[in-house]
Parts: sequence; C-alpha cells; structure tokens
Amino acid sequence: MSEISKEYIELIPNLFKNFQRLNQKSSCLTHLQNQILEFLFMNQQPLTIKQISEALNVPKQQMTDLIKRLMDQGYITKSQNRVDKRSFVIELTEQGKFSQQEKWTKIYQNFINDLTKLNHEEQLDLRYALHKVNYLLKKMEES
Amino acid sequence: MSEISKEYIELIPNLFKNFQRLNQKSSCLTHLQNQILEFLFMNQQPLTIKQISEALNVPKQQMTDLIKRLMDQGYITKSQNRVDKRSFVIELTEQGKFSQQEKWTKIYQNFINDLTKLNHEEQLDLRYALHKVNYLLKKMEES
DNA sequence: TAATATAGTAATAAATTATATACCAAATTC
DNA sequence: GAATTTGGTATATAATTTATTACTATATTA
Repeated sequence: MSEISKEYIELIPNLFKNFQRLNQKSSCLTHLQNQILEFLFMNQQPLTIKQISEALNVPKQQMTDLIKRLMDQGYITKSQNRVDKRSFVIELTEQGKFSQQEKWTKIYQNFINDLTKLNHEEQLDLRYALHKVNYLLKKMEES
Repeated sequence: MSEISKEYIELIPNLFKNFQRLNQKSSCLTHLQNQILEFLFMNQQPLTIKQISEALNVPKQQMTDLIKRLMDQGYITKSQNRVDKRSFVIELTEQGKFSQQEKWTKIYQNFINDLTKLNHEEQLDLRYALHKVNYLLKKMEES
C-alpha cells in the first residue's frame, strides 16, 4: 500500500519542471487569467463561473472582472445556461484553446528531445508503463 | 515516438488535481512565497537567490523582499555563499519543510483513498508501472 | 406564495506582484 | 590594474489579486 503511494508521490517531482512551464504566463495573460484558461482546457468542457471559482479557489466577486477581460481579449465565450438562468457557461474559443496548446507543444518537444537518451527497448518499456499508469489512474478517478 | 509522447502528455492532466492542491496557499503564505518554498522543497538542496529568481521567473528586485519576509516568518535561512561572496544561499528551515510536507500528506491520503477502487492485481500493476515510469523519467533527465 | 438559498454583479480599500531605473560590491575579463 | 559583468539591494509606480459588503434575479423549499 505505502509502496505504491511512495511511487505515486515521487512521480510528481519528476513532472514538476513541466508543470512549471504550464504556470509560465504567456505574454499578455495574468497569472489568474492563465489559470482559468488552463482549467478550462484541462476539463475539456464548458464550465460555469461557479465551478471555476470553486475549483481555483478564487472568490466569485473576482471572477466577474477576470471573465470579462478574458472575453474582451477573445479567449473565451460566455453564454446563458439554459438549465439555470442565473448562471453562465464559459467556453474556450479557438484562440483560447490555441493559447494553451502552445504550452503543451513546448512540453511535447522537450520530451521528444529527452527521449533520445533512452535506448529502443527502454522507450518501449516507458510507453507501456505510461499507458498502464494512465489507464489505472483514470480508473481510480471514476468513483 | 509520438505514441509515447501522447501517453506522457496525458499523464499530466491525470495528476492535475493534485497539482492544483499544491498551488493552494497555506494560510499565511502568499502565492509567490508558496512558490518559492515549493521550489526549494522540490529541489531538496540550498539554492541561491538568482537560481530561484530565474526558475520561477520572478524579477530579482522582488526576491529581496520575498526572501526577507520568508526569513522573518521562519521558513528559510539565508547565508553567505562561500564560493561567491556576492551571493546568498537559501535553505528551508524545519518549519519550512514542514509547511510543504503538509500538502503532500493530503495528496498521499487522497491517493490511498482512491486506491481502494482498484483490485489487488491492479494495485500491483500500478505499483510496477509507476516504478518503471519513475525510473525511466529520471534516467532521461540525467543528461 | 412567502421565505430562503444560490449564481452572478458592483464597488471599494488593502495587500501582493510587476516593471523600471539606479546603485553597491564582488567577480571576471581584458 | 582598469573596465565590464554579475548577484543582490533600494525605491517608486503601475497592475493584479485579495477581502469586504451590498445588491439583483432566478431557484428552491416550506
């Protein structure tokens, strides 16, 4: 039990550098704006302001302005929620998606580059192990 | 080649929730203070102000104050670098380490909890796969 | 239907973070 | 040894983020 956990915990520092890269603000976005776009991108689906607010621990009062600025800059759209007329649904625009994908591209290229330090057999091993980890972590999350 | 990368990239969202948890500020620390402690904790070794500044993309002018406040609050120590008398070496105090470990404890408990959703065989698989991934990722980083 | 809870907005002050410029002392280069 | 670079500090200003309180309109509940 604790052996698995140890390995899991260790995994995080191993990916830390790349996460740092995600945090880096892309030119014209503030830290929080970036967090919001990132969160939308990760979730791959429209979210309400409240959902974002709670997940990121940003008070809803702040969200109003943040959302407005992101909208003005063309990163997201905001439309009424048909189910609940009080709330709004936030979605990434193409530009918004692109701004996030850019960061991933850098991570991707970095990884490809480092990969050459492994021989062919190790590469196959890594691929299989990553696949297994992803599969099982996902399974764990599905409560 | 691109198959491995795909799995690698996918790994990051799978760990995202826990990373979010790391970002959450613990009571009396500001966002940047937290980032600095986290970075020191991850690196497991003393760093100069410049190293932190560059890695976190925080201008050195800000560092002076940030470091001072962290020192005043007892999270870090600052001592002259013997090799280069212009620079200083920053280290986590016990309190500083503890403040970071707390967050990991939560991640750990969360993981242990989710683990019950896998059967025994899957747990063994996960452990082995995680071990493999960690081993190979580390090997890749050692240039 | 009246009372209450919820999603979001508005506005303001205080704290944090970002940007720019100038400075000192030790290190490096010529 | 003089000139230049580098690690860090000091200071002022602007932008962002946090915190507080009050408000509107829709949902929910009794």
